[in-house]
Amino acid sequence: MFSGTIPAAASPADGVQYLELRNALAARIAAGEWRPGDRLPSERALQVSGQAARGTIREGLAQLEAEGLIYRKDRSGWYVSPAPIVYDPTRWEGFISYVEAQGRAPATETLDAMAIAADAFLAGVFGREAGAPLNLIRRRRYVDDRPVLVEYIVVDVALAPDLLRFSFDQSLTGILKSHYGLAVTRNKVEMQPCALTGREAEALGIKPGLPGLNVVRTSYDAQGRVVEFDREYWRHDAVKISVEARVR
Amino acid sequence: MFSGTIPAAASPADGVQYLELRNALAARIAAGEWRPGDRLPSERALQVSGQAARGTIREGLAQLEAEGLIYRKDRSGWYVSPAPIVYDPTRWEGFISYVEAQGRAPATETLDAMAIAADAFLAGVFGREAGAPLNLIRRRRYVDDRPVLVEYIVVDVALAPDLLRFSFDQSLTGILKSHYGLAVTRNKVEMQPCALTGREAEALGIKPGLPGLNVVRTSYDAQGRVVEFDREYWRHDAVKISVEARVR
DNA sequence: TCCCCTTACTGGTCTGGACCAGATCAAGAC
DNA sequence: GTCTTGATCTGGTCCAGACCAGTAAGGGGA
Repeated sequence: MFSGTIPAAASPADGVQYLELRNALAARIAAGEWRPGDRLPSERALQVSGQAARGTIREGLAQLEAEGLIYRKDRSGWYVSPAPIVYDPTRWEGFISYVEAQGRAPATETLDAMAIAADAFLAGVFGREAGAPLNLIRRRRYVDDRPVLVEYIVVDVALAPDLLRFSFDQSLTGILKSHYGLAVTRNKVEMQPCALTGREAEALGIKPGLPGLNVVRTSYDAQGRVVEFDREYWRHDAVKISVEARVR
Repeated sequence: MFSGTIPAAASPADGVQYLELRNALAARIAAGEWRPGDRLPSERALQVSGQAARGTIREGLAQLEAEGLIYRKDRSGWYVSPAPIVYDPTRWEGFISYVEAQGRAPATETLDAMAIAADAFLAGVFGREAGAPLNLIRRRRYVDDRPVLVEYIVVDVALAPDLLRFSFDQSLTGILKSHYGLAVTRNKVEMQPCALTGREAEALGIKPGLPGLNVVRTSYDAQGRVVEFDREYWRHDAVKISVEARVR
């Protein structure tokens, strides 16, 4: 009646067609009929083999997508999701070493890097006046050639002058540490399921409205200064949160 | 071009009807036309005012649901979601004090409490042999009369003999501390978006397959013993994760 | 006043079509 | 060999219906 294993038990289906399709496909994926990255049969092919209307087929597929078992590539097909990256926000040593330690291939691409002026919100975050000069970097990060997140990083120009001369396709944490002597000693992280829309959906190449995970991290150094303010939008099926910490 | 505010910008809609409906409803919710807990107009009423097929209306509503702005009560209607509870897994003092501190009304209901034998997985968690006696407690927890999570708690009988004589409609942490001298000093927490199905969906009174958040927590005392193993299934729109911790 | 039963209403599921835009790939042109 | 072109396949969106099961509210009876 209670299993300790991580994935929840499949639903009973109760004669609901789309849940039966969901269970059938989930079973075939679990049996290894398709491997991570493989494409499922097309919706119309599933229609023929399953004897259901296409809308019903799509309901079942959307179900599996919400569970993170499969994902879609626009107008290309449905694919089996790779295993998620395990993410410990209290242990952040940087995306690259993190992903590599899990035997996956990370990559980073800088989309934008520019100077901005602090709005009211960012002024509050950095403890500066509105209009203070900041740097904004927008990056896209990949695991095994699949884009998994876009992030907006804001850094205080006063702590890292002339930051924009660097390339950000590598570790930003490394740049801040080696060139500016900025070391993170404390993180504040907030996470919330969200929908990926607009620019984020576009940057990840997904249909607007798909679920995602919004991670907002504020990093402080030993003097309590804000070293980095970072907002990340993850594909919801690409990440699993794991936290280990002492109780306070 | 970059706002620090927490919710992501709405999608541009691009002439897509269901996204336009989503934006229109989101704007009316943001404007306060409906308050948290209020019921939206019925799908058929929206159909008349919006001149679209019911399937299109439902697509737009499902969109808002995925974003956590609204939720559904089976065959009753669509309702505006209340603000989520902020949850810090490293700071867990117990659900009740936690929710009250945020000005909300918590409640707990025990669904089951029974003796079980450890399977292979649980034996590994507790560092005992398979078949070792454990206690399993299943509870449902509410915020402002709305069920927000179901949880399965496993406690080692060796650490807390005769635990089942207590009522669990109050703080379990308190019982373990005051009657057995068990204090949690370290937590390990894993979180992953999931779909709520079967028993979990039933216990929360929601449609099977809706998104949720699966939280698995292992609590240790100062001697490194497993005090509590806890698996929670949250409504995805009822919780927001916030972690604050030193970097290690 | 209270309870029960009827009834209208609500979302849940499903059908079987339609047209579109982008992805894909093979055949042909250079 | 490389590039272009076109046909085909894919999912994305939308329509207009249908029937079902559970909710909720109102009316009638005790």
